Amino acid sequence: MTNAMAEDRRSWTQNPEGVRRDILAAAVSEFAERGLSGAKVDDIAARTRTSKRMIYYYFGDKMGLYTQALEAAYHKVREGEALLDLGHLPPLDALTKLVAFTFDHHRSNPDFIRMVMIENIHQAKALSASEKIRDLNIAAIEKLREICDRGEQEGIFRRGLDPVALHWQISAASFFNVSNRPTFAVLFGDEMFSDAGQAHLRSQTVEAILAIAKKHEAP
Amino acid sequence: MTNAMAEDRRSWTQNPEGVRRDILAAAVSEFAERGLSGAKVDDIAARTRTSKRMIYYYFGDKMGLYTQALEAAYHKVREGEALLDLGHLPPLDALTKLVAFTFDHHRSNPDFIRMVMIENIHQAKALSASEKIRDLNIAAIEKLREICDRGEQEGIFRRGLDPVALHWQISAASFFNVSNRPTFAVLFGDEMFSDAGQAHLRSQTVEAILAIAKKHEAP
DNA sequence: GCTAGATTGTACCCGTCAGTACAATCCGTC
DNA sequence: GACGGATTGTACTGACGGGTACAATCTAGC
Repeated sequence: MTNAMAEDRRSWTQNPEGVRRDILAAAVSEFAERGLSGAKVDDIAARTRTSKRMIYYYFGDKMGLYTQALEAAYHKVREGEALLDLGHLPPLDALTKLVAFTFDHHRSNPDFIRMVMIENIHQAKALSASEKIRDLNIAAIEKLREICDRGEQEGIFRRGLDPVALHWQISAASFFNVSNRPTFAVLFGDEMFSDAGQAHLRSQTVEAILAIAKKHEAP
Repeated sequence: MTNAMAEDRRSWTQNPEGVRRDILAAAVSEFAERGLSGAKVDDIAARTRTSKRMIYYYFGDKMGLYTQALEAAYHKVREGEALLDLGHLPPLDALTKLVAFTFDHHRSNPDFIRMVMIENIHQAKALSASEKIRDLNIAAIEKLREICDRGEQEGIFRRGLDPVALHWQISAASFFNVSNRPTFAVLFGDEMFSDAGQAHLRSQTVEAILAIAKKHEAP
């Protein structure tokens, strides 16, 4: 709504930034849905208010479009994550909230997940070329490191926790939950993906992560 | 070695089963490497001791080849898993061993992982069509269920453990570790994928799973 | 109101790639 | 040693799809 208004501020016939965004949005959907070689430039164009000609004008070639679509997808989710403020919570609550949030956030951004899957199929070639994205992710780790540090100082987290390894564990569950839903549902039924099933998996994941972070109870 | 001998049992020039296996192996590599539309039938043929003509003769079309390649990949890994005998171990040891094994097994079968990734990109369409594969997976769950039951009876596992949810958690870590290695390494460095890093992640995963399974210590 | 540069539409080119026609060859069996 | 079905090689086709040529139109600034 507000976006549409902002996009129309210039003229009706020429609006470069609006066109770029329009194309990028279409590209993310199409690439996420069909993969790099599965996506057709003509199909992306068809999802657009403009034409194939414009895609080549603004993005050079298919690879250029793909790279920018990937950046756009990353940018969107990391932006959403940045809104989460955990600094004021005690470490245990902060970690709990972070895990639950990540689980839900991934779940509500399937296009992003699929872009990352595709990027992994292609050995992260496009990602390597974009240092923009790396910065966004360093920030995510720093947030986690800060929680770990506070937890250690308060004596409730074990010493020497590795925030990267912890992030790996959180991502694994949250990512797999979306990325492998199709095959998992076919093989084991879709109960796990009902509301109740998801709630269970989320709390199970929170529990697993907390167990890694917490200091062992004395035997 | 033994395979090559068996394959040559018929004649040198005609050997249908050998040709089929040869094609399937090439197809798994190529599909795993490049995805469904990324893989080219001509390239698969080039990896083969025979010709493109034979692919169409034995498999009908590209989709038929893909489906059978997927089945072959599943068959190979589940076969490897079936060798693991846990019935004689106490539940805690059995679960520990199962998790560690799964972690390593996935890691040493990257082609399988990539086939599953690709299948997920395509909404598991080929997988749904093959009931062969479903059976293989039910067996995996049954093995886990048996461990859970014994653990509950002995009073060391919590009651009402869901083997499917547990399997989900084990798979998530083991799968993600391989599937997302490229992007994860680009974003966070590849220390996690060194021998030391992998050992750490494996034991961290074992710990997380055990924490889910074990009965809570009385407060 | 004209010029320069930025944007856009139409129509096309040309390589790639799934799939095939057709004929040849093999091999077990009689 | 000839028949018939199973297997294989060669050479092609036809559509699809990434990318472009060329000209038209827009917009800002003078």
